[in-house]
Amino acid sequence: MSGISEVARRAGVSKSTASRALGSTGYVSEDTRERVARAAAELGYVPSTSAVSLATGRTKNIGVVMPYLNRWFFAEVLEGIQEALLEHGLDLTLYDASPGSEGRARIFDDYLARKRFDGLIAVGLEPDHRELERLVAIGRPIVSVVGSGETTTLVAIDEEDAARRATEHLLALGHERIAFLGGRPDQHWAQVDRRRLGGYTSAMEDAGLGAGIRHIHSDVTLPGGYAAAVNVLGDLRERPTAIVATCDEVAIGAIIAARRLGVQVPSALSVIGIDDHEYAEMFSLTTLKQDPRAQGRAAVDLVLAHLQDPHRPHSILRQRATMVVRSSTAPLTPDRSAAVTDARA
Amino acid sequence: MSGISEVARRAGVSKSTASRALGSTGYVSEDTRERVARAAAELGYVPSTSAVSLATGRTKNIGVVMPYLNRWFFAEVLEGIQEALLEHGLDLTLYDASPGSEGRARIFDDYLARKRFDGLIAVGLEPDHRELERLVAIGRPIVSVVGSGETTTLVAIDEEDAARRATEHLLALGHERIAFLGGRPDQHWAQVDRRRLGGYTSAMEDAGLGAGIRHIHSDVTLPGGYAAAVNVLGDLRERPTAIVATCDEVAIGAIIAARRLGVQVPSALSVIGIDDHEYAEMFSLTTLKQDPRAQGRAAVDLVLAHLQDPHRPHSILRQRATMVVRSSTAPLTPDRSAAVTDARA
DNA sequence: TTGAAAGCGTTACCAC
DNA sequence: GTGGTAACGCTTTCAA
Repeated sequence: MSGISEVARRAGVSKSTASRALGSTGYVSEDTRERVARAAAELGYVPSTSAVSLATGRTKNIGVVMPYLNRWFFAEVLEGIQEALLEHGLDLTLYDASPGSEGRARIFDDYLARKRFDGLIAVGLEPDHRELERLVAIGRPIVSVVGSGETTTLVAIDEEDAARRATEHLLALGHERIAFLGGRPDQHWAQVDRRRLGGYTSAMEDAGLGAGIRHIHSDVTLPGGYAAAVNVLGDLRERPTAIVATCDEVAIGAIIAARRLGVQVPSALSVIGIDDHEYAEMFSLTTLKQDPRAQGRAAVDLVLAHLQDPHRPHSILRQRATMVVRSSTAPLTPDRSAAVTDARA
Repeated sequence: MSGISEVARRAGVSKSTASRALGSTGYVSEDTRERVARAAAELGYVPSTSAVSLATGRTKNIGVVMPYLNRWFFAEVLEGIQEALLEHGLDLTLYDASPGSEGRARIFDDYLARKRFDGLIAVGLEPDHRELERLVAIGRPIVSVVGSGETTTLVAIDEEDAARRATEHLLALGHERIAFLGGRPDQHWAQVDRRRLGGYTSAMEDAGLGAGIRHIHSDVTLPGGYAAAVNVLGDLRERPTAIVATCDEVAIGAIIAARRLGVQVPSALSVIGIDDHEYAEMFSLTTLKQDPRAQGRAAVDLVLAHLQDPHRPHSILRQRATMVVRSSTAPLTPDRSAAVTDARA
């Protein structure tokens, strides 16, 4: 006696007519449509989502799985997704699958299997083999943001390219002792950081500096970059003249470390990052900018496209990072390189 | 022919028995329970959430509304909530209601009204009158994290008390020229920051320093704190000897600004924050620690309690921040205060 | 253009 | 203990 039937009664029509009038499908005379709409408004009618889902098979909800919430990139992507979903009238169910956490297994085994969503967006998930299987088994459209796009539709930047260009920027400024900062070859070493390291590596090799390749391990966080940089910058002999950081958080950590140690940026040390983090400007950080918010929005468009056309083939939307030159990078001055050389002698 | 009836058939029982066997309620012989369970497992049966919701009126889902995702406090609370919900087998639907955004109105008017959740957690929402009305109209348990607890159950720290103690810490160290940094008296000035300012103010007044009260406006972000501090610290005459920041992000911004300007922390400037942000340690920041993750978990417990006992009265769970002394605060040295005095003369 | 009725997949009441 | 059946609130044929 509640819900749509009440609306129907008030409008003097049948349930089915009311449903048609309220929905966008089916013929209804303009007159009845209006009457039903008015009745619905007067009653403050809100359809029961579970009833709708049950009847239509659509949940009007998109699931989002991500391993972190408290990192800039992820939060930005999430906001982009949220914004876009809001415009489409869709809800967002969030699954926080920290790598290696106990909850992560439950998410893949139980939560996602419930299919409480029409489609799924996986942000920087980097699922292992088993997890990927589960994901696919759900049988709903999946779009990944960041990662490899063999199995799902993907939106990301070209990580290799970004790191390569960052490195080339420093090379062009005359630097040779360039180190890559961030990531650590262990089980949690993210593919993103591996790819970026790869971009750096090949740029170095192409410049004939293969012997000077140096990967400084660090957690991929601001304090992680700080700690690693403090360590490295303290030793004058080993100090690079420039650093390519795997992301802006790490880069900023390095800048803060340099300042603390009295190492001038950029005159004694150039630092470049990838992201264009919200703090980048404040630290005058030169960086390769990506737009995670836009990536989130794009991901939404893609799931919706897959929803509309189930046979749509997987696609890869790879954006190119754009260079933003601020003043954390500068040409290598002869005397400085000399100074370093002297110190080594 | 799919779903539970298939399980039932395979187990050789009726739908209703299968349902009972799978659920926790109702009598079923141990034998049948096992058979049904096995059948379900073999079939990989996963109940349809919409059907369950429709039949039971429970969504097994909790809604979370917050104005920001990309700030430390909010992300932490969200992770805490997520963790706790995961343990209870509940899903989380996220609503990002940025203050003043266009989407925010839609969230209150359309999205929340759908009642896609059994209960709601509002984090730092600070709803206006109209919004609060909507919230209450939903007719579902609501728990607020941060804010005032007149209308809903609340979990928060005592903001006034935290700021007061922060201020008293500086007073005890001999400081008198103490400024409060953060927040701005405009429409977006959060109540939290207002309360903290209040705590600072009363501490100052109680110390007989009412005339020295000074609120430096700033965005409540790290760059905001930085920008405001650069401004203030540049002027030696006006420079305070100590700063109470409305939160750690702002405090850290101030510390970075001080370093840039060559103002030694803590010898020339003491800074204290509120939060115990993940960067606090790296900046040796003295602060009043709160545990947003635990607040998130507590909020979940409270919604669940309300769900179980609809007549449970509103409650206020106000935790006390605990002081973490690091080395961003130090006693005011006589010569420094003299120096400042000289400069003013 | 409208209405009756059959689902959608569960749960829950009520007999047996 | 177990099985039929109504009910949850909506959409969607199919006739009229």
